Amino acid sequence: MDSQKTLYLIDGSNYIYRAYYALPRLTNSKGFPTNAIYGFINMLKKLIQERNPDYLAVTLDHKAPTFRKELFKDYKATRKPTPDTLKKQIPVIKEIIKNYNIPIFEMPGYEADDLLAYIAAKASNAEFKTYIVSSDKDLLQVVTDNINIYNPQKGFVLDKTAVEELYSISPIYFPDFLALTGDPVDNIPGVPGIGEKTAKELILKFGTIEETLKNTEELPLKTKAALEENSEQLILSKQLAQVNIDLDLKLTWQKLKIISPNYPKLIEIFEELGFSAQTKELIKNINSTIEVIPALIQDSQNLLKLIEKIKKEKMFSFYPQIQDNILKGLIVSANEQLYLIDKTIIDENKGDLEELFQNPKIEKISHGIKEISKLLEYSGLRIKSPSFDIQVIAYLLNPSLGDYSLFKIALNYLARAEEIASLLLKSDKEADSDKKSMLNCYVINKSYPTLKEQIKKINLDELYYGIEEPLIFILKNMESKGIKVNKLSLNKLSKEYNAKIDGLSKKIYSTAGEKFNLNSPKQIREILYQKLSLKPIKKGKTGPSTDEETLKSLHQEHPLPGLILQYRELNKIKSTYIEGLLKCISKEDGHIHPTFNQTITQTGRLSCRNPNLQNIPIRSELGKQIRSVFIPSKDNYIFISADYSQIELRILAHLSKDTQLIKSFEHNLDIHTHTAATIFGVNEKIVSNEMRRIAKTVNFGIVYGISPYGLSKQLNISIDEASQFIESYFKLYPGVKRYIEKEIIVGRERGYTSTLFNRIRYIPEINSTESSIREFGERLAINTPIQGTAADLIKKAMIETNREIETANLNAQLLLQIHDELLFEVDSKKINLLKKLIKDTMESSIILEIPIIANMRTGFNWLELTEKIPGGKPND
DNA sequence: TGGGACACGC
DNA sequence: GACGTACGTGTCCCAC
Repeated sequence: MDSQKTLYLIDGSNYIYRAYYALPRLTNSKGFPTNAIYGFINMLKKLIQERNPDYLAVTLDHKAPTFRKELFKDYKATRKPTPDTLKKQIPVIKEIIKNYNIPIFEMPGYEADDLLAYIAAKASNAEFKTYIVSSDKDLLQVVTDNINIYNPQKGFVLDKTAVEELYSISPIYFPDFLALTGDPVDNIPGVPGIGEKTAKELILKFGTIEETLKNTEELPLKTKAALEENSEQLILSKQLAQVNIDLDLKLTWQKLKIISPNYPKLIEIFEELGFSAQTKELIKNINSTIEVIPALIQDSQNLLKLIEKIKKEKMFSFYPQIQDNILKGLIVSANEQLYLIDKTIIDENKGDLEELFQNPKIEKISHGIKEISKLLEYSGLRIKSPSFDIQVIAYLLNPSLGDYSLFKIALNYLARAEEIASLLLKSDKEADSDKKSMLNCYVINKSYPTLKEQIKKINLDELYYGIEEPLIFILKNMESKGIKVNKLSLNKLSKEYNAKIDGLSKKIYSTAGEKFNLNSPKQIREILYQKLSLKPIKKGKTGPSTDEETLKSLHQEHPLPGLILQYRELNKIKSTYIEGLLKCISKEDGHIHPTFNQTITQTGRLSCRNPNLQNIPIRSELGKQIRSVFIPSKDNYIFISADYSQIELRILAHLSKDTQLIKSFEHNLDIHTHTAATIFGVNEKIVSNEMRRIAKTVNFGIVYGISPYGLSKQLNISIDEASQFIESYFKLYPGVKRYIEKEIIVGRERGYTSTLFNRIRYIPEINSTESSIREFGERLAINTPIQGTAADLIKKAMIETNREIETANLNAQLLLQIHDELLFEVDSKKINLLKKLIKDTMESSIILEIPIIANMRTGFNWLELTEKIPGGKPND
């Protein structure tokens, strides 16, 4: 019967154990074991793919003791207990099966085998062709004309004929067979002295053991005696080996029919587990009925009509079509309809399009506008505010997600999310990139209403429209402009460093007595601790550490650690800075064009990469020389740098309203010296460098959410001493203590912290039951408002200085932002005017209870800007 | 390919 | 008994 429906019954417990022992001890990033889960999913998928069942169910052993255990206390007694790392995974596996919409059967007192046999028997009556998916030979007993065993590992089916051929007995006698021979796996005793051969002979002759026992006279004496002496045990063994289908279970076949999974929930589980490949594969298999078909705009007349329509709507979504990094067309969406505008039409109507993209009354909606804007500018189209960048918006809504791709946004915010996500994934592989652009535009347009509503609800509009949105265009300009570097001097430095490192390496090899890889901490470890038997002062995960702190302390013992430190400094400068920067110099203009990312950090800071110009050395004399290669782009230009003085401590003063801290800043005191004087109980005039250094560490520590342990490590003092410093600090600044306590309580209640400009960051850690995680959350609750407000402030200052420069029509350009510092290059004729303009603007970007100060410096390369201001205060 | 160790900045 | 200062990026090694 071809039309016979197939039913596959998975022996779930068997699957789980196989998966667990077949795979290495995989864990996700949080350390949760995942090997059984991973293996189970793969086996399940493989089964569905290869066997294409019509109906499917999973059975599991129930954790309650079975009737077999009650019959015989040693049943399965030889089994090892289930490992903890497996136990933990079982609930997750069950959750996954449920969300695949596959029914799970388990019953107290019964094993998976019993349920399998029961369901299979019922299915037989309902005329299913049933396959029990298991590699357990105990199940061979249930094989009939309609019930087969499918071995998932070997991929073969055992039907009735196959079983008879293999074992030369009928499947129904398997319990008798096992009862006679015993089964060490389940610890079924059997009859001593009777092996496979005799058992088969007996079954062929008499059938069941009951019949056999009735006819023992016909047997050889030895066999007869063995059977009679162990008859009770034999009957017990059969009871243990035989499946028990005497149970009450209602079955609705409809529920076993294969249907599509619960995608949202399954995706959520996979994401939680870190199974991103599984998520993608799952989503890819979703069929979508959504059609994305654009109207083609092939003549100017239609384009003008569209533009009129957009002007009425006051908004439109757009996404470029790109080929070989060049604009090929534009997808536009207005009021649900998609339009495809060809490049030739764009070129013919530049003026009208430009007016549209710059119209201050029209909101331009897209995803990643900074990059798109750069691309459109190549084709002469400039975008101006207001814009609605759903990438930036999604970041503001939750800066901890880490992925703001359209795929993720679609999954998180759209109706029919899985269908759309599936289309997006499939379009990735298509050669037709046009389709991808259309889909992107479709997703952007669909996301808009939800995201717009959400930022309003969480009060993020002002932060977006006031700061992040205008910043997009400023960052775009900074990146496009880049910063000029002196390639010749970098090349010269490169040669010098090669020679230095060469010499130093030789010296190290001769000191160590052998050659080794100086970049390998592992090999350094072997040389220092094994060959030279130096005593390690601390150890990391993989063994004793070789970091700077350790090497410094080993310096007295042996010359090698010092040499390695020297090597590390030189090699860092060479590989990261000299060679790294050289690789990034543009062939077109000799500038370096870094990328400023607006959607990375959890606190609202920018990040910078390719290359990272926010971590160019400044502290060491040697490293700082790198700064000299950064120069203004024209001869008559000069750098101006402006850095906010003590910005985080000033913000702390404002947020905490601590009277003493506020007073210190109002009187423009040196905050570290002042703190030192008070906590050491001396006059400010006699504060030593050492005392100031300690006070400075304490001041910074407070901002980071300090603990006595952390401070003690930082200052290399005892925990008691550190506690005393903190205590004296809080005595001096009691408002700060109150503020910290309040922030923690508020953070705990709301589950998030926020900055002065309403930027938010969720901190689920703060409510963890694990103390170290909870304390980490508490530190975030203290640090994020401070660091985040500083980030908000300097972003605002970037916008305002830029606006002032434009209004005054001055030749000046912002090049870099380094968290509390802005670097401009300006026409040297206007230097004093600009210095004042920038300083005034930065200092008035926010009005707090304490003055905000920006320190100004000028120079013809970046190094010159690091020089101390003569007669000025310390740079920190 | 990805995590760890290390080092640079604020 | 471990772990304990926030936020990043780049380079290299090494195991998978």
